[in-house]
Amino acid sequence: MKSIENLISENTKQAIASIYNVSSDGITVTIQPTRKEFEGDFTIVVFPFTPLTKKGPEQTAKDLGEYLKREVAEIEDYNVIKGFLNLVINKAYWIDFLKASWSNKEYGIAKPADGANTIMLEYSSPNTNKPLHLGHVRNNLIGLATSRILEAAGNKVIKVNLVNDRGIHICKSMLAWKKWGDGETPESSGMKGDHLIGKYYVLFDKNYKQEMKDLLAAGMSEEDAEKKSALMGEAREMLLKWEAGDKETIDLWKMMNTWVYAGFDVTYKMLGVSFDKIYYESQTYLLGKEIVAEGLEKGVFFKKQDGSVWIDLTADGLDEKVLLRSDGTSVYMTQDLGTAVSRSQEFKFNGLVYIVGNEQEYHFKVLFLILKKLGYAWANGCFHLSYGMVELPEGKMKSREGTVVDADDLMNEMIKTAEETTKALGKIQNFDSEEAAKLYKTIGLGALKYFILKVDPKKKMLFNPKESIDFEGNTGPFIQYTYARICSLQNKAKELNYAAEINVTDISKKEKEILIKVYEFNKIIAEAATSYSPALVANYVYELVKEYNQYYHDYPVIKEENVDLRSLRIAISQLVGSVIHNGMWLLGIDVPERM
RNA sequence: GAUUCCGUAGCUCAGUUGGAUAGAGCAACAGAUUUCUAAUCUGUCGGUCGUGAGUUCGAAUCUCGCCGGGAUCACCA
Repeated sequence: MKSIENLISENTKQAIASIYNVSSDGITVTIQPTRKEFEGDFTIVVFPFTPLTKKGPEQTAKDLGEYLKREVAEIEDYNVIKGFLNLVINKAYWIDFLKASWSNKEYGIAKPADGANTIMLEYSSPNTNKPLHLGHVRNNLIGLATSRILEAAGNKVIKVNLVNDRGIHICKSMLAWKKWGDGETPESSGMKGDHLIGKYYVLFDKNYKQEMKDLLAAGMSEEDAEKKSALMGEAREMLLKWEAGDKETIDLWKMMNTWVYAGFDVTYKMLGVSFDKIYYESQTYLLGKEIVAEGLEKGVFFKKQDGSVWIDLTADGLDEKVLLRSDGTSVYMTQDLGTAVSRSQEFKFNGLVYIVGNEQEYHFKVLFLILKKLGYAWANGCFHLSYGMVELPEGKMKSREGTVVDADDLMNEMIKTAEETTKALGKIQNFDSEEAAKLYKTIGLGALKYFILKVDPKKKMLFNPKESIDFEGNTGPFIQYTYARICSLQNKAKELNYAAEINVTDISKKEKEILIKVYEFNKIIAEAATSYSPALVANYVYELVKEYNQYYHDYPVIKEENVDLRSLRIAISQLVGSVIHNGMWLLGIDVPERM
């Protein structure tokens, strides 16, 4: 079937050319869904045409409406309100659409064709010195959802994770464990590995702060105190040993990493995220030096007297940026350059998307600019999906100050709340304990994931731990509930041998509204893919579900005695169910068949 | 100081390339269950879209100023 928007747009252009005898080249026809309070399905805004038509907006709209009604079979009627031309689409069009779609469980989900674009998506990228918190959760959920949306829009996606497993912060945890850990392990303590490491990171910070306080009290300046700090000195020493490959240090590092990764795996599994390839900074941090050499040769970079290497970006409205320290060691930018180039050699991709917080906008701006200046064509496909911070009522989360919402704790609390709510509603008489546990997880995580994903990624968002995440209204469980009701209808239809068939020639206004909404799904996926915004999908699914719940309330389905109407409604319900299922799948949210 | 993002109902958020009388949820209040799952549905209340100008047939949306808030600008990552 041809897209209805194209049909309207093309015929409107022809109408202008034919009625007013002017060229309609280059005209864009703005088509929007007709507002509920007016009659019609789609609306054309005619104001932009009046300079061409030399007539008033109302007369123009009338002329066009008359033409479209006469010439286009799908357009049944029209009406004009001010400069707005409201078009009524033939019900047969929507009935045909339903016939073609209702039994398609994959509705909306495209499969990548040969020659589809390949997009590499980097997300998650945790540090190995502490467990994941709510900010990481947002990152991971956006990553998961974006990867699925890009795939559903017909792209191939390579999901990668760049784990920050080296540097001074890991040494802090290692040092604290060595000093005060007394051989504690995840087994001996019963703690999840990442939480155990996090405990020592906090312990380091606590002792370091005490040490600083003492030094300051002894009359030292802050700057001197930082240099004199024995703890920090030991941590730096440990980093040097690590870089030198000292066996004892490396062994300790490896052992503690094993703990952290075991912990991360549990969290990732619970969230439902996965990766095609995991990069480790311990293996990439030396990359990039040859890129710097190359840039020096090309004259893109320059060397200062002390030997440090820079790029001057003042002409681009940015500053000078260091690329190699005077002692020849790498900085963050060096390794990101190296990593990007080595990825482009390993994989052939059209796009490279970094899902990283908006605090690093400047960094990526510079990174992409340098890659372009070095002449890498693929640099034009680089994009920083810059998402906003998750804030608490008192402001930003800070790991060291303990004002973080831990990912594991939060998920477990959500699941517990789901259990309590479900039990209070008395809904699960004939569930065995395994089914019940699965349901609590589905609902609890559904509430959390939807809560996060319905917000535009670019914007910062607020999470108030004191107010639990809702299960009613514009929420994950609301959508899941609607899906479960549809499944229940389908089961009943099956038991009674009721068919879903389309033998009608008429549908109600509500049914048409639902079908138009379903029809929009593909467009929403495409928009969500180009704008990297899972929130568009989330809000779309909510709107559809809201419509469907009104329908469910007002129209009997199984109870309907007229066979044709009953079959029609079963078919519509099934189609809506598929869209809910697929839409939520795009968000990485499971839907239950019963709840 | 420079760059940049944000400001929509009491709270949390939608609002497509500028389009009709700015929408949801939560909270508050009032209703709906002899009927397919009430985690639902219906209604009431709630707005100078931070503010002042400009652009035009038309501005929450574009431009400029101002007010308020955040982020970034290190031989940190």
